[in-house]
Order: sequence, then C-alpha cells, then structure tokens
Amino acid sequence: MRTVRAGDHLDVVTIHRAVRERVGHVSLQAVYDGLHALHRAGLLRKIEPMGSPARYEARVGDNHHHLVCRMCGTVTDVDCATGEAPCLDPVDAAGFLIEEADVIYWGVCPDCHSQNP
Amino acid sequence: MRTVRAGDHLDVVTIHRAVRERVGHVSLQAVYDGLHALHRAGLLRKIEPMGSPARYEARVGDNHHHLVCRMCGTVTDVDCATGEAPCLDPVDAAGFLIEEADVIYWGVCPDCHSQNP
DNA sequence: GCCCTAAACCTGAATCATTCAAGTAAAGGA
DNA sequence: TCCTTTACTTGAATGATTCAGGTTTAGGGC
Repeated sequence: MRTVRAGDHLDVVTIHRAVRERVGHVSLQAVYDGLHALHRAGLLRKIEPMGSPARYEARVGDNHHHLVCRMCGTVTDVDCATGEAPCLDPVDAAGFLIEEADVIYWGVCPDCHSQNP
Repeated sequence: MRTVRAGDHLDVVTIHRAVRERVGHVSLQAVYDGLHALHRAGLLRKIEPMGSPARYEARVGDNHHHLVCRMCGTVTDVDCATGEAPCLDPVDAAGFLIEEADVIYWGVCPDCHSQNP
C-alpha cells in the first residue's frame, strides 16, 4: 500500500521491485495476492490500458480518469470532465445497472510530442 | 470485414470460427493479420475490456462508448453522453495531445440482473 | 508467356502477464 | 498445546497475442 501510494500508476513488476527494496524479499506472487486483496477491498484502483500490463493507483473513490501516452505509455490523472458524480450516466443505459465508468484518453504526452513533432 | 459487421463485438476466436464457416479454411493467424490491417486502416475499432480478450466492431468514426456486463461480459453500444465531438475535452489535458477517448461503463446487464436480483 | 516482387497465408514456436496449485511457516485463539 | 487460518513460498500452467520462418498466389512490366 505504501509503495503504490508513493508511486505513480505502477505496474506489478515495478511494485514488486520497490517492495523488495523496502522489505528485503517478497515473491512476485505475494505482491499479486496483496494487490488483489487491496483491490477487492476497494483500497486500490486497477487500470489496464490495452496492450500494457495492469497498473495500480491509490487514488480511489473519486472517479477520475486517465491520460495515456501512445508513445511512452505514461499514465496521468485527469479530473472528470462532467463534474461531480459523473460519467455514470450515459444517455441510454439500455437497462444496465451501471456501477463504474472507466475513461481513458489516448494521446501523446508533452515530452514525447516535443521530441517527435 | 463482413463477419465483424454482421456480428456484435466479436472476439478473435469467434471471428475466426465465423470466417472459417464462410470460407472453408483460414488460420487464426490470418484472422489476426487481417484484423490488424483493418484496424490500422481505421475500418475496425478494437476494444479490450480488462480481463477479457479483445473485441472488434465495425462501427467506427462516431465515438460511441460501451457498456460491459460484469457477469456475462456482454458488450453493448451507447451513444456518447456529452454530445457531438465528445469526451475529447477533459478539464485539464496536462499538455497532452488527445486523439481519442475510450469509455467503458461497467455494470450488470438486464438479463444477468433479472437472474440474480 | 515469363520473371519478379509483393501480398496473403500457413504452421509452429515463443512471449509475457497473470493465475493455479500445493506445500510450508508463522500467528492467533480456544 | 493443538488447531485453524493467514501469509508467503516455489514451480508449473494458461491463454491471448506475437514472432519467425517458409510457401503459395496474384499482378505488372517486358
């Protein structure tokens, strides 16, 4: 939890490495288990941009969204475009009970853009 | 293309099966290659809800969104909540050049909901 | 008609994140 | 002290996707 909170949309191997530095030795499996538990408990949010491994973040509860860079894969937080309890109301829910919205904006981050104009 | 258009958010194996029925024999690889090409050309849209294989759809250009059922995995189209050229404007783009927004609403579909109330 | 290049397609093996399985050690409660 | 649960371990399996050749098919130029 501390590691995820300190980091920024870390993937599992990175978390594993960081936790190992902190603790000495942990198996990758233990990290997966822990992340699952924390996620199930609602303490961690999991995001999975297509084509890249899953990432975890500690900012949870507010439903904010994510900017993902097509070139370097960086993930950045964005607040919700529509306001307060937002995005949970598509025009026509087709009878679905909607629990959560997952919004990813795809684009190019400032760094990558300045390097490849 | 015809198969994807006829179907409804099909995954690759399903497309493979359907194409094989139509043509006689195709390798899975050929299907992957074809889908990639069509996707690169912008004729097909690829969606990848976390935890499930990729799905393709022919409805492209308008940026509509998707409802995914947590129980059965069904994918349903929804029109964009905010209107015309939508969702492409988060409050603060943090310098990103935004090209596309990917919105997935997670919930329970009418069928599953009526079966497990 | 023939050659040559490019495209489409095949089979088979590799990759990589994630999960499953089963066993061991440690901790807590009765 | 015994028993059950939890945390963690190692090692193997899964499954979607991709890579890596090799082979056929189809046109275009001469």
